[in-house]
Amino acid sequence: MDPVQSEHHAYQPHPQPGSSILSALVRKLESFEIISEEVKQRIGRLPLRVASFAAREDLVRESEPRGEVRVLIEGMAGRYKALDGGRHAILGFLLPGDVDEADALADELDHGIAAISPCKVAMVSRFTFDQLLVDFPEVGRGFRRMARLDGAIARMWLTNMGQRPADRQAAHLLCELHVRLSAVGMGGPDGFTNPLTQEHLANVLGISSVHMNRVMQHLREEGLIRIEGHVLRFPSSAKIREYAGFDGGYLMGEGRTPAPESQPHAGAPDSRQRAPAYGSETHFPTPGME
Amino acid sequence: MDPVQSEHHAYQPHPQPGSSILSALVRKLESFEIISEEVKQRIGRLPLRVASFAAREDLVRESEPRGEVRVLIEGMAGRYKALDGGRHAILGFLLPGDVDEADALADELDHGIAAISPCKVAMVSRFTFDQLLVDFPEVGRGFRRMARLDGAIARMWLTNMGQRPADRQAAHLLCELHVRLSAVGMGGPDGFTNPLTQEHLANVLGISSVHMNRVMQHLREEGLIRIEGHVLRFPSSAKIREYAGFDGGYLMGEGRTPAPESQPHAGAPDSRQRAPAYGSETHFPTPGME
DNA sequence: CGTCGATTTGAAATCTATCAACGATGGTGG
DNA sequence: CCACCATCGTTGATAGATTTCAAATCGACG
Repeated sequence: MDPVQSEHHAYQPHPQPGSSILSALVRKLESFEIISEEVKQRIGRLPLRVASFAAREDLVRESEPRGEVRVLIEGMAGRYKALDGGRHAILGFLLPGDVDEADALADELDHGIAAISPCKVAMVSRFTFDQLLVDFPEVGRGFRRMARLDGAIARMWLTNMGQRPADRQAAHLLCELHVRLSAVGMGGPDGFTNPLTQEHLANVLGISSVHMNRVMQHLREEGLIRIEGHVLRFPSSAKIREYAGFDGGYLMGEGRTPAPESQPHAGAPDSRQRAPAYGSETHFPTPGME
Repeated sequence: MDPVQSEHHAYQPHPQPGSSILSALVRKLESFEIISEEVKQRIGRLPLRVASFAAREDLVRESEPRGEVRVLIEGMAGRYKALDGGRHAILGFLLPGDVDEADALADELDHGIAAISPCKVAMVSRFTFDQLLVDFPEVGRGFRRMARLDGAIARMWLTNMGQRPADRQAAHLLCELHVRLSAVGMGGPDGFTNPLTQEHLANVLGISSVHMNRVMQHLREEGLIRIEGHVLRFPSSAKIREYAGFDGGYLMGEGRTPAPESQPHAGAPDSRQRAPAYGSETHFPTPGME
């Protein structure tokens, strides 16, 4: 049905001329720095190639030297570290607009990145990328702030996973996903399209998937969440945030508006309007047609 | 300026001219970049003031705007985040040579820093610091690598704290501390002087202090550790590392030597010689250095 | 000596993992 | 269209890990 779903990577040389392949990246940068039209144009014209990955495929293998900078443009991916016994520990999630290593300083990652839902990735040569940073220092600042945001999220996970009951941890994680996914158009005011399996979530929290399942049931019984196919809804955003002890402040770039209780700015002014499913068609077989 | 507070801290306007107050910082930078004599001199002459903090005191309060860059020169401190109920989650440890925010981009921290053992801190004005970075790009690179190292450690904690038995987690943490403390002269080949209480350790791992205690006993019974006062020893460094699944690679700057089994280079050639205690006695102030 | 913080212990209450199964769903190929 | 397969969500039962609440012990220190 969709070109995206090819079993293996289908490299597509140059997708579209000066179009907005990297619009997700621009949007993310805009949440940190003022980005001029000139820069947008430049980014729009960056030579790049696009690769598609099926779910579970590696975007970057652990300790693989990389010749390029990779920008996720569609789908969801996860940073992971291999554990003995063939298991993986998930260290973070990448959403459209995220870069494999924001500070672009490392030649080699200390962890791998794998597609969670089918992904499209733009690959830009290191040289081209560096040139962009040289020409536009504000872009460099933006990337550094992205790196800081990653760090802030990692710290919050560390905090959240500390001594608190698993259901609060889960609630907190869901709140974070809500905010982050909403910022890229995969969520709305009262929920989001969830690409993650319970096993993914369990992995992040360091609990078993069976227990994760029970935690979800518990949250459901408490009326804190509702599940409709692949869409996860919050009957009351305020209630679950209180339950989780969630304060989205850490998800925001530093010099930006504190976002009053609802949505976190996210550059694009309000990309939500529909009722049933959020986000893109292709990726999530949203419950779609009800 | 906020006179940081009461009688405890003794401000010493300008300690010693040109001397090596910041030698710990230089040592740390040297583990990442080649640092010329010129730079060392410059750092040695940086205008700064030194503050002392008693254990438990805040070096930086959460979300307090900072006018200066702070370098830990003695003692051990912890990054923490306040939790509901007055508790704290420890997010990381700072050792001599560590900087409160290595990438120096943030005007404000998203977490606090508190002294664990009595600390001495050098405060350098933001302006002076920025000037240093402008004049010597390699120093900037060094700081960025320090920031990356912090990130790598946070990711490892996240990994380690995932689904593994608590005793392995604990062993892993102890191995990490061994390497890091050794690098600043607070440890030797088979152990280190431990400034942390079991409660600190428990906090990091997200378990109760009672359980931490039992874990320590278990490790002791297994012959993996031995406790002699404030010194924690490893009868067999290899054995506990295997038990913990510890690979110190993540603790090393990227382009440096892998340090064969014993010590992680650490710039300063050997500051240990006596048998009983590394560092020093009562409250872990490192031996008189200089 | 008395105090305070840290470590230790015991016992009961909870939480969580593990194992093993089953049902639902969606996609695939005949 | 149906049989088949794989993935995911769900459930029950049991063993094990961990927390919590006291209370006792120990050590450093004024």
